Amino acid sequence: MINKHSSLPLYTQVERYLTTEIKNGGYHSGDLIPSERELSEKFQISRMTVRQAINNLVNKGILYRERGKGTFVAAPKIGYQLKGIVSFSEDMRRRGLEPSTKVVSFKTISNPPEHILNKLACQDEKKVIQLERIRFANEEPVAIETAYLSYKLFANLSEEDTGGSIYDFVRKELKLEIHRAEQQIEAAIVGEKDGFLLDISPGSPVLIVNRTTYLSNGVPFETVKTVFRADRYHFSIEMKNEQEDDHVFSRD
Amino acid sequence: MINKHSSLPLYTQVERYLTTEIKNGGYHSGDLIPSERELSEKFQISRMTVRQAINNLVNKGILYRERGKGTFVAAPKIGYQLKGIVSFSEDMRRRGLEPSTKVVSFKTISNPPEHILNKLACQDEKKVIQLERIRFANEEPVAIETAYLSYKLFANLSEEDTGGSIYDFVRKELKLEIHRAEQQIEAAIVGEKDGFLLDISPGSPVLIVNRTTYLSNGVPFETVKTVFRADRYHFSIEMKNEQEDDHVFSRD
DNA sequence: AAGTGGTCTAGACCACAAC
DNA sequence: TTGTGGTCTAGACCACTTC
Repeated sequence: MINKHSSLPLYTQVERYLTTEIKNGGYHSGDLIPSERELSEKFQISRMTVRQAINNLVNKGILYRERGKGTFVAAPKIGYQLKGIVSFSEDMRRRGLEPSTKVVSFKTISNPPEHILNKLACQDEKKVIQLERIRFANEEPVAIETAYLSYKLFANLSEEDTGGSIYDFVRKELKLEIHRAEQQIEAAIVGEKDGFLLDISPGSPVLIVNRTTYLSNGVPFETVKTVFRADRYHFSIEMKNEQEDDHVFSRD
Repeated sequence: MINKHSSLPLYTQVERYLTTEIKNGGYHSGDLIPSERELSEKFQISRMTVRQAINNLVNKGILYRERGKGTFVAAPKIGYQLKGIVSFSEDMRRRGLEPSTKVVSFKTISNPPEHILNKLACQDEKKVIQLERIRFANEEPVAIETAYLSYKLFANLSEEDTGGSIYDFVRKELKLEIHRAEQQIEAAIVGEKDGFLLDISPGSPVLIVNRTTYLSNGVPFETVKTVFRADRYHFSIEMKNEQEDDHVFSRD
């Protein structure tokens, strides 16, 4: 079950062993799993390696520890969970819908509004790419999206690329890693133009998501405003309780 | 700068050393920080301990690594960031507003709707506590909140406790740890009753947040529906790119 | 070739929980 | 007292990047 000559790290193999046991019913919610020392002896690997595996599963919310007692299986998560940052297309597919896209406009803008430059941290260049798209699910319009992309990074983005996922372009063409996104979500009444494009009547509610997305070096590469039909879209997220820095002091 | 006899773990001290250096301008965005081996020698601690400190800062988005190159300072985060799960009161205070609360009703319900029991995972008991509150910021109504609490856990919750934060009760009275929350966010037009309580006109948009919150053992303790005035509230979150399990296979 | 982060070992002592 | 997770050590070899 653990292969020391695999290219897969040992701790990843231990993670898979544990998650498989949980899935297949070997361990249930609230169960105590074998101690770190037991597992390290069972697999003939060091305790630190077992800890690395367990740490990862604790961070994922699959296990939890109690000091002095042991490590336990957490209750399974319920419902649809949005893991990480996904593109519109992937989001729709996970909901069982078929996504499609219509590009409304695609152009380079030389003097965009200050707040766009601020969000993209490119005040030096004063040049961004603007991309407007209508997003469909099962042929029905669901959202109007206006994206501003850093010109530095996307100078080679072609019109053909705009029909698909910008995130795929970042990962596959630019070979960069997407790390985090800051989002602001608000509710509003649809404007006249958006209402027409979304095929909803005046006075209908919409969900507006403003997202700025960052690479792992902390550089923002896109800031996007998306207007969703409220009757066709809700936003699902999972939040973790990242605790603040603790206020402990030295006693020496 | 590092105290081996402190009660504070060494890796926490290294974390603080690095974040302080970054804050005070010792290192800037994109800068290469000293290598793990350099730091371990400088502080006369082992490399694994330095790694634990750096891992934590990488997870927080403060540093990032590049294999073969080194560890770098990430660009600072912009804007208001909601760290972790906060109560309404704390959320408002962070926005510079003074929160207050009016309890509309507080009662035990014996046969609540099935979906409430499912979310609280207490089908066995068929008994929950219902708490309806109006939430104010600077004396103005901002949200209508309907919370369902697990009876098992909150049997001792008194009417006086309901004016404040349920999360404080969980942490201080129950001495339990809040771990994660699943949330669904949607937009809608305000209903008649809520519109009256929120003092907004018919047809106004509202942001509806449905939240279920879990302890670290995976047990849900509350499920809450909150209706916010769209003109007074937007929801801010940060998402991280938790990557899926990689599809690597053994070559042996 | 030299330096970096990624993985791993075989121990150690500590604080805490349960008995 | 025994067993648990929490912290820490002093090494090791690997894959990768840069020169």
